Amino acid sequence: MGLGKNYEGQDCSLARSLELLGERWTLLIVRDALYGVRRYGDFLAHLGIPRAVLSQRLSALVDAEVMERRRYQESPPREEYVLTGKGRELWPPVLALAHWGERHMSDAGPRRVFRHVPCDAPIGAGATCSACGAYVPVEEVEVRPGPGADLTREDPVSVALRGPRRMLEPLP
Amino acid sequence: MGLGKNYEGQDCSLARSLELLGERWTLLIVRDALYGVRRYGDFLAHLGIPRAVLSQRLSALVDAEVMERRRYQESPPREEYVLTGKGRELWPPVLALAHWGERHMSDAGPRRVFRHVPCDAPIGAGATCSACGAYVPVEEVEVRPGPGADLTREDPVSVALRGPRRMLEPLP
DNA sequence: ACGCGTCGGTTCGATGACTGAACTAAGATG
DNA sequence: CATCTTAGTTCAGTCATCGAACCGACGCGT
Repeated sequence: MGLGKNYEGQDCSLARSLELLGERWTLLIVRDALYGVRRYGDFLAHLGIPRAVLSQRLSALVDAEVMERRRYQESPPREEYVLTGKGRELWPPVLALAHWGERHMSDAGPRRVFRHVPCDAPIGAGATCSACGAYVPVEEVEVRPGPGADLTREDPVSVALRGPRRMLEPLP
Repeated sequence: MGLGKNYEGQDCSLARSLELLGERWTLLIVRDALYGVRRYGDFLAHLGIPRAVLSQRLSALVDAEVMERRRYQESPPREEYVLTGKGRELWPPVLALAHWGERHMSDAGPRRVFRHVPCDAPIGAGATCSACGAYVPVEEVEVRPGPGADLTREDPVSVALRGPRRMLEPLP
Protein backbone atom coordinates (compact mmCIF):
# COMPACT_ATOMS: atom_id res chain seq x y z
CA MET A 1 0.00 0.00 0.00
CA GLY A 2 1.29 3.12 1.34
CA LEU A 3 -0.76 1.98 4.20
CA GLY A 4 1.18 2.37 7.30
CA LYS A 5 0.50 5.56 9.11
CA ASN A 6 -2.66 7.18 8.02
CA TYR A 7 -5.51 5.50 9.81
CA GLU A 8 -5.27 7.57 13.00
CA GLY A 9 -8.66 9.18 12.61
CA GLN A 10 -10.33 5.78 12.71
CA ASP A 11 -11.95 4.82 15.98
CA CYS A 12 -11.71 1.17 15.18
CA SER A 13 -9.58 -1.80 16.08
CA LEU A 14 -9.77 -3.01 12.52
CA ALA A 15 -7.95 0.14 11.45
CA ARG A 16 -5.32 -0.45 14.13
CA SER A 17 -4.76 -3.95 12.79
CA LEU A 18 -4.59 -2.77 9.21
CA GLU A 19 -1.96 -0.15 9.92
CA LEU A 20 0.37 -3.08 10.36
CA LEU A 21 -1.24 -5.94 8.46
CA GLY A 22 -2.82 -4.02 5.62
CA GLU A 23 0.41 -3.23 3.83
CA ARG A 24 1.14 -5.12 0.70
CA TRP A 25 2.70 -8.57 1.33
CA THR A 26 2.45 -8.45 5.11
CA LEU A 27 -0.37 -10.95 5.55
CA LEU A 28 1.21 -13.29 3.02
CA ILE A 29 4.40 -13.21 5.07
CA VAL A 30 2.38 -14.07 8.17
CA ARG A 31 0.65 -16.89 6.29
CA ASP A 32 4.00 -18.36 5.30
CA ALA A 33 5.23 -18.00 8.86
CA LEU A 34 2.17 -19.95 10.04
CA TYR A 35 3.18 -22.66 7.58
CA GLY A 36 6.55 -22.79 9.27
CA VAL A 37 8.67 -20.58 7.03
CA ARG A 38 11.38 -18.85 9.03
CA ARG A 39 14.25 -17.90 6.76
CA TYR A 40 14.63 -14.78 4.64
CA GLY A 41 15.54 -16.78 1.56
CA ASP A 42 12.51 -19.06 1.85
CA PHE A 43 10.11 -16.12 2.13
CA LEU A 44 11.85 -14.55 -0.84
CA ALA A 45 11.60 -17.59 -3.08
CA HIS A 46 8.06 -18.51 -2.17
CA LEU A 47 6.58 -15.01 -2.35
CA GLY A 48 8.55 -13.50 -5.22
CA ILE A 49 8.70 -10.27 -3.25
CA PRO A 50 11.37 -7.57 -3.76
CA ARG A 51 14.14 -7.98 -1.23
CA ALA A 52 13.89 -4.42 0.06
CA VAL A 53 10.17 -4.83 0.73
CA LEU A 54 10.70 -8.13 2.52
CA SER A 55 13.32 -6.57 4.78
CA GLN A 56 11.08 -3.64 5.59
CA ARG A 57 8.06 -5.84 6.34
CA LEU A 58 9.97 -8.25 8.54
CA SER A 59 11.36 -5.31 10.52
CA ALA A 60 7.87 -3.90 10.94
CA LEU A 61 6.54 -7.26 12.14
CA VAL A 62 9.41 -7.56 14.59
CA ASP A 63 8.80 -4.02 15.85
CA ALA A 64 5.13 -4.88 16.36
CA GLU A 65 6.13 -8.03 18.27
CA VAL A 66 4.31 -10.24 15.80
CA MET A 67 7.61 -11.91 14.94
CA GLU A 68 10.87 -12.39 16.70
CA ARG A 69 14.21 -12.22 14.94
CA ARG A 70 16.80 -14.57 16.24
CA ARG A 71 20.14 -15.98 15.29
CA TYR A 72 19.92 -19.68 14.71
CA GLN A 73 23.61 -20.17 14.11
CA GLU A 74 26.80 -18.26 14.64
CA SER A 75 29.46 -18.53 12.00
CA PRO A 76 28.25 -17.83 9.53
CA PRO A 77 25.70 -15.62 11.30
CA ARG A 78 22.21 -16.60 10.19
CA GLU A 79 18.91 -15.05 11.23
CA GLU A 80 15.43 -16.50 11.35
CA TYR A 81 12.02 -14.95 11.95
CA VAL A 82 9.59 -16.78 14.19
CA LEU A 83 6.01 -15.87 15.11
CA THR A 84 5.37 -14.79 18.67
CA GLY A 85 2.16 -15.66 20.52
CA LYS A 86 0.67 -12.45 19.19
CA GLY A 87 1.61 -13.54 15.70
CA ARG A 88 0.25 -17.06 16.08
CA GLU A 89 -3.09 -15.54 17.05
CA LEU A 90 -3.35 -14.14 13.55
CA TRP A 91 -4.35 -17.62 12.49
CA PRO A 92 -8.12 -17.00 12.77
CA PRO A 93 -8.20 -13.86 10.60
CA VAL A 94 -5.87 -15.44 8.06
CA LEU A 95 -8.04 -18.55 7.94
CA ALA A 96 -11.23 -16.48 7.64
CA LEU A 97 -9.85 -14.50 4.69
CA ALA A 98 -8.53 -17.61 2.99
CA HIS A 99 -11.85 -19.34 3.52
CA TRP A 100 -13.70 -16.42 1.95
CA GLY A 101 -11.32 -16.47 -0.99
CA GLU A 102 -11.82 -20.18 -1.36
CA ARG A 103 -15.56 -19.84 -1.65
CA HIS A 104 -15.74 -16.67 -3.69
CA MET A 105 -12.50 -16.13 -5.56
CA SER A 106 -11.39 -19.62 -6.45
CA ASP A 107 -12.70 -21.82 -9.20
CA ALA A 108 -10.75 -25.01 -8.71
CA GLY A 109 -11.89 -26.16 -5.27
CA PRO A 110 -9.96 -25.70 -2.02
CA ARG A 111 -6.21 -25.42 -2.34
CA ARG A 112 -5.45 -26.32 1.24
CA VAL A 113 -7.31 -28.43 3.77
CA PHE A 114 -6.84 -27.98 7.50
CA ARG A 115 -7.43 -30.66 10.13
CA HIS A 116 -7.56 -30.64 13.89
CA VAL A 117 -4.89 -33.14 14.81
CA PRO A 118 -6.29 -34.56 18.10
CA CYS A 119 -9.75 -35.10 16.58
CA ASP A 120 -8.56 -35.83 13.04
CA ALA A 121 -11.48 -33.70 11.88
CA PRO A 122 -11.67 -30.82 9.40
CA ILE A 123 -11.59 -27.24 10.62
CA GLY A 124 -14.29 -24.80 9.55
CA ALA A 125 -14.25 -21.06 9.24
CA GLY A 126 -13.96 -19.45 12.62
CA ALA A 127 -11.08 -21.80 13.41
CA THR A 128 -13.33 -24.26 15.21
CA CYS A 129 -13.10 -28.02 14.92
CA SER A 130 -16.03 -29.70 13.19
CA ALA A 131 -15.84 -32.59 15.64
CA CYS A 132 -15.10 -31.18 19.08
CA GLY A 133 -16.49 -27.72 18.29
CA ALA A 134 -13.72 -25.98 20.18
CA TYR A 135 -11.49 -23.17 18.98
CA VAL A 136 -8.42 -24.71 17.42
CA PRO A 137 -5.07 -22.96 17.90
CA VAL A 138 -2.56 -23.24 15.04
CA GLU A 139 -0.39 -25.47 17.13
CA GLU A 140 -2.95 -28.28 16.72
CA VAL A 141 -3.45 -27.92 12.99
CA GLU A 142 -2.20 -29.92 10.05
CA VAL A 143 -2.33 -28.65 6.45
CA ARG A 144 -2.48 -30.74 3.36
CA PRO A 145 -3.03 -29.86 -0.28
CA GLY A 146 -6.64 -29.74 -1.47
CA PRO A 147 -8.00 -30.55 -4.92
CA GLY A 148 -7.28 -27.02 -6.18
CA ALA A 149 -3.62 -27.03 -5.16
CA ASP A 150 -0.84 -26.30 -7.61
CA LEU A 151 1.81 -28.98 -7.21
CA THR A 152 4.20 -27.77 -9.89
CA ARG A 153 6.16 -25.11 -8.03
CA GLU A 154 9.66 -26.04 -7.01
CA ASP A 155 10.73 -23.62 -4.29
CA PRO A 156 11.43 -25.20 -0.88
CA VAL A 157 8.20 -23.96 0.67
CA SER A 158 5.96 -25.23 -2.13
CA VAL A 159 7.71 -28.58 -2.02
CA ALA A 160 7.19 -28.87 1.73
CA LEU A 161 3.51 -28.03 1.33
CA ARG A 162 2.95 -30.96 -1.03
CA GLY A 163 2.70 -33.41 1.81
CA PRO A 164 0.71 -33.15 5.01
CA ARG A 165 2.50 -30.79 7.38
CA ARG A 166 2.11 -29.64 10.92
CA MET A 167 1.60 -25.88 11.00
CA LEU A 168 4.50 -23.84 12.43
CA GLU A 169 6.90 -26.72 12.02
CA PRO A 170 10.19 -25.33 10.65
CA LEU A 171 11.21 -26.26 7.13
CA PRO A 172 14.08 -28.77 6.82
CA MET B 1 -0.63 -0.39 -1.70
CA GLY B 2 -0.17 -0.90 -5.24
CA LEU B 3 -1.58 -4.17 -4.24
CA GLY B 4 -4.02 -5.15 -6.85
CA LYS B 5 -2.59 -7.32 -9.51
CA ASN B 6 0.61 -8.91 -8.55
CA TYR B 7 -0.19 -11.96 -6.50
CA GLU B 8 -0.65 -14.33 -9.43
CA GLY B 9 2.22 -16.58 -8.52
CA GLN B 10 0.59 -17.40 -5.21
CA ASP B 11 -1.15 -20.72 -4.97
CA CYS B 12 -3.35 -19.56 -2.16
CA SER B 13 -6.87 -18.36 -1.60
CA LEU B 14 -5.62 -15.78 0.85
CA ALA B 15 -3.70 -14.15 -1.99
CA ARG B 16 -6.82 -14.20 -4.16
CA SER B 17 -8.72 -12.42 -1.41
CA LEU B 18 -5.99 -9.89 -0.86
CA GLU B 19 -5.81 -8.90 -4.50
CA LEU B 20 -9.14 -7.25 -3.89
CA LEU B 21 -9.30 -6.66 -0.15
CA GLY B 22 -5.64 -5.95 0.55
CA GLU B 23 -5.61 -2.54 -1.06
CA ARG B 24 -5.48 0.43 1.18
CA TRP B 25 -8.91 1.48 2.50
CA THR B 26 -10.84 -1.40 0.98
CA LEU B 27 -11.49 -3.35 4.17
CA LEU B 28 -12.43 -0.17 5.99
CA ILE B 29 -15.01 0.54 3.30
CA VAL B 30 -16.40 -2.96 3.77
CA ARG B 31 -16.47 -2.46 7.53
CA ASP B 32 -18.48 0.74 7.13
CA ALA B 33 -20.81 -1.00 4.69
CA LEU B 34 -21.39 -3.71 7.31
CA TYR B 35 -22.33 -0.94 9.72
CA GLY B 36 -24.93 0.19 7.21
CA VAL B 37 -23.14 2.98 5.37
CA ARG B 38 -24.30 3.21 1.79
CA ARG B 39 -23.70 6.69 0.46
CA TYR B 40 -20.55 8.09 -1.12
CA GLY B 41 -20.59 11.14 1.08
CA ASP B 42 -20.93 9.14 4.28
CA PHE B 43 -17.98 6.93 3.41
CA LEU B 44 -16.03 10.04 2.55
CA ALA B 45 -16.73 11.87 5.79
CA HIS B 46 -16.25 8.87 8.05
CA LEU B 47 -13.07 7.56 6.47
CA GLY B 48 -11.32 10.78 5.49
CA ILE B 49 -10.29 9.08 2.26
CA PRO B 50 -9.36 10.95 -0.94
CA ARG B 51 -12.35 11.09 -3.27
CA ALA B 52 -10.51 9.54 -6.21
CA VAL B 53 -9.48 6.57 -4.12
CA LEU B 54 -12.99 6.07 -2.80
CA SER B 55 -14.38 6.05 -6.34
CA GLN B 56 -11.79 3.58 -7.52
CA ARG B 57 -12.34 1.23 -4.56
CA LEU B 58 -16.11 1.27 -4.82
CA SER B 59 -15.84 0.45 -8.50
CA ALA B 60 -13.50 -2.43 -7.75
CA LEU B 61 -15.86 -3.78 -5.09
CA VAL B 62 -18.77 -3.54 -7.50
CA ASP B 63 -16.77 -5.29 -10.23
CA ALA B 64 -15.95 -8.06 -7.76
CA GLU B 65 -19.63 -8.36 -6.85
CA VAL B 66 -18.93 -7.57 -3.24
CA MET B 67 -21.12 -4.48 -3.52
CA GLU B 68 -23.94 -3.44 -5.74
CA ARG B 69 -24.38 0.09 -7.00
CA ARG B 70 -27.93 1.23 -7.29
CA ARG B 71 -29.93 4.37 -7.76
CA TYR B 72 -31.98 5.12 -4.69
CA GLN B 73 -33.69 8.15 -6.15
CA GLU B 74 -34.20 9.72 -9.52
CA SER B 75 -34.12 13.45 -9.73
CA PRO B 76 -31.66 14.30 -8.60
CA PRO B 77 -30.02 11.00 -9.49
CA ARG B 78 -28.39 9.51 -6.40
CA GLU B 79 -26.40 6.31 -6.09
CA GLU B 80 -25.86 4.02 -3.14
CA TYR B 81 -23.56 1.07 -2.58
CA VAL B 82 -24.97 -1.99 -0.84
CA LEU B 83 -23.20 -5.21 0.13
CA THR B 84 -24.16 -8.33 -1.78
CA GLY B 85 -24.32 -11.76 -0.13
CA LYS B 86 -20.67 -12.23 -1.03
CA GLY B 87 -19.91 -8.95 0.68
CA ARG B 88 -21.89 -9.72 3.81
CA GLU B 89 -19.85 -12.90 4.19
CA LEU B 90 -16.80 -10.74 4.79
CA TRP B 91 -18.13 -10.23 8.28
CA PRO B 92 -16.13 -13.12 9.82
CA PRO B 93 -12.71 -12.00 8.52
CA VAL B 94 -13.46 -8.39 9.42
CA LEU B 95 -14.52 -9.40 12.91
CA ALA B 96 -11.47 -11.63 13.33
CA LEU B 97 -9.09 -8.82 12.37
CA ALA B 98 -10.88 -6.32 14.56
CA HIS B 99 -10.84 -8.78 17.45
CA TRP B 100 -7.10 -9.27 17.05
CA GLY B 101 -6.59 -5.52 16.97
CA GLU B 102 -8.70 -5.14 20.04
CA ARG B 103 -6.58 -7.55 22.03
CA HIS B 104 -3.17 -6.61 20.72
CA MET B 105 -3.24 -3.11 19.30
CA SER B 106 -5.65 -1.28 21.54
CA ASP B 107 -5.02 0.04 25.00
CA ALA B 108 -8.41 1.42 25.99
CA GLY B 109 -10.59 -1.70 26.01
CA PRO B 110 -12.98 -2.74 23.24
CA ARG B 111 -14.34 0.03 21.07
CA ARG B 112 -17.31 -1.89 19.79
CA VAL B 113 -19.31 -4.72 21.29
CA PHE B 114 -21.31 -7.13 19.16
CA ARG B 115 -24.36 -9.09 20.32
CA HIS B 116 -26.39 -11.86 18.80
CA VAL B 117 -29.87 -10.38 18.72
CA PRO B 118 -32.04 -13.51 19.15
CA CYS B 119 -29.96 -14.73 22.10
CA ASP B 120 -29.03 -11.29 23.43
CA ALA B 121 -25.56 -12.73 24.03
CA PRO B 122 -22.10 -11.44 23.11
CA ILE B 123 -20.35 -12.69 19.99
CA GLY B 124 -16.84 -14.08 20.20
CA ALA B 125 -14.11 -14.30 17.64
CA GLY B 126 -15.04 -16.73 14.92
CA ALA B 127 -18.43 -15.00 14.67
CA THR B 128 -20.07 -17.55 16.93
CA CYS B 129 -22.61 -16.72 19.61
CA SER B 130 -21.45 -17.28 23.18
CA ALA B 131 -24.90 -18.54 24.12
CA CYS B 132 -26.20 -20.68 21.27
CA GLY B 133 -22.75 -21.50 19.91
CA ALA B 134 -23.88 -21.16 16.33
CA TYR B 135 -22.31 -19.13 13.56
CA VAL B 136 -23.90 -15.69 13.59
CA PRO B 137 -24.52 -13.96 10.25
CA VAL B 138 -24.26 -10.15 10.22
CA GLU B 139 -27.98 -9.87 9.75
CA GLU B 140 -28.50 -10.99 13.35
CA VAL B 141 -25.93 -8.71 14.93
CA GLU B 142 -26.22 -5.52 16.89
CA VAL B 143 -23.27 -3.17 17.53
CA ARG B 144 -22.90 -0.82 20.40
CA PRO B 145 -19.99 1.30 21.61
CA GLY B 146 -17.59 -0.35 24.03
CA PRO B 147 -15.57 1.28 26.81
CA GLY B 148 -12.78 2.25 24.43
CA ALA B 149 -15.03 4.04 21.95
CA ASP B 150 -14.43 7.62 20.88
CA LEU B 151 -17.74 9.48 21.15
CA THR B 152 -16.49 12.90 20.05
CA ARG B 153 -16.62 12.58 16.28
CA GLU B 154 -19.46 14.38 14.56
CA ASP B 155 -19.80 12.87 11.12
CA PRO B 156 -23.12 11.09 10.44
CA VAL B 157 -21.65 7.61 10.71
CA SER B 158 -19.92 8.24 14.02
CA VAL B 159 -23.08 9.79 15.40
CA ALA B 160 -25.15 6.78 14.34
CA LEU B 161 -22.65 4.43 15.97
CA ARG B 162 -23.08 6.09 19.36
CA GLY B 163 -26.24 4.19 20.04
CA PRO B 164 -26.97 0.49 19.67
CA ARG B 165 -27.51 -0.26 16.00
CA ARG B 166 -28.51 -3.20 13.92
CA MET B 167 -25.73 -4.06 11.47
CA LEU B 168 -26.47 -3.35 7.79
CA GLU B 169 -29.33 -1.04 8.69
CA PRO B 170 -29.12 2.02 6.44
CA LEU B 171 -28.24 5.36 7.99
CA PRO B 172 -31.10 7.85 8.30
C1' DA C 1 45.80 -18.50 -0.20
C1' DC C 2 42.41 -17.96 -3.88
C1' DG C 3 38.24 -18.02 -6.02
C1' DC C 4 33.43 -19.28 -5.79
C1' DG C 5 28.98 -19.93 -3.59
C1' DT C 6 25.43 -18.92 0.01
C1' DC C 7 22.76 -16.14 3.05
C1' DG C 8 20.92 -11.92 4.49
C1' DG C 9 20.68 -7.99 3.55
C1' DT C 10 21.24 -2.46 1.41
C1' DT C 11 21.25 0.88 -2.47
C1' DC C 12 19.54 2.78 -6.56
C1' DG C 13 16.72 4.62 -10.61
C1' DA C 14 12.25 3.96 -12.85
C1' DT C 15 7.55 3.16 -12.42
C1' DG C 16 3.25 3.27 -10.34
C1' DA C 17 -0.12 4.47 -6.44
C1' DC C 18 -1.90 7.62 -3.19
C1' DT C 19 -2.88 12.43 -1.62
C1' DG C 20 -5.21 16.81 -1.47
C1' DA C 21 -7.05 20.47 -3.77
C1' DA C 22 -9.54 22.17 -7.51
C1' DC C 23 -12.97 21.51 -10.85
C1' DT C 24 -17.42 19.51 -13.13
C1' DA C 25 -22.30 18.10 -13.67
C1' DA C 26 -27.19 17.66 -12.42
C1' DG C 27 -30.50 19.03 -10.15
C1' DA C 28 -32.84 21.12 -5.53
C1' DT C 29 -33.65 25.10 -2.76
C1' DG C 30 -34.60 29.96 -1.67
C1' DC D 1 -30.99 33.58 -10.70
C1' DA D 2 -27.63 32.40 -7.16
C1' DT D 3 -26.42 29.03 -4.01
C1' DC D 4 -26.12 24.41 -2.07
C1' DT D 5 -25.80 19.32 -2.14
C1' DT D 6 -24.26 14.98 -3.96
C1' DA D 7 -21.35 12.31 -6.66
C1' DG D 8 -17.97 12.29 -9.03
C1' DT D 9 -13.30 13.49 -12.33
C1' DT D 10 -8.78 15.72 -13.19
C1' DC D 11 -4.27 16.97 -12.08
C1' DA D 12 0.33 17.90 -10.05
C1' DG D 13 3.29 16.45 -6.21
C1' DT D 14 4.76 12.97 -3.11
C1' DC D 15 5.57 8.51 -1.51
C1' DA D 16 5.86 3.31 -2.06
C1' DT D 17 7.03 -0.47 -4.73
C1' DC D 18 9.74 -2.91 -8.21
C1' DG D 19 13.73 -5.20 -10.08
C1' DA D 20 18.40 -5.32 -10.72
C1' DA D 21 22.81 -4.62 -8.93
C1' DC D 22 25.79 -4.48 -5.22
C1' DC D 23 27.86 -5.69 -0.43
C1' DG D 24 29.85 -8.25 3.63
C1' DA D 25 30.60 -12.30 6.33
C1' DC D 26 31.63 -16.61 6.11
C1' DG D 27 32.27 -21.85 4.30
C1' DC D 28 34.22 -24.82 0.98
C1' DG D 29 37.22 -26.88 -2.59
C1' DT D 30 41.67 -26.87 -4.45
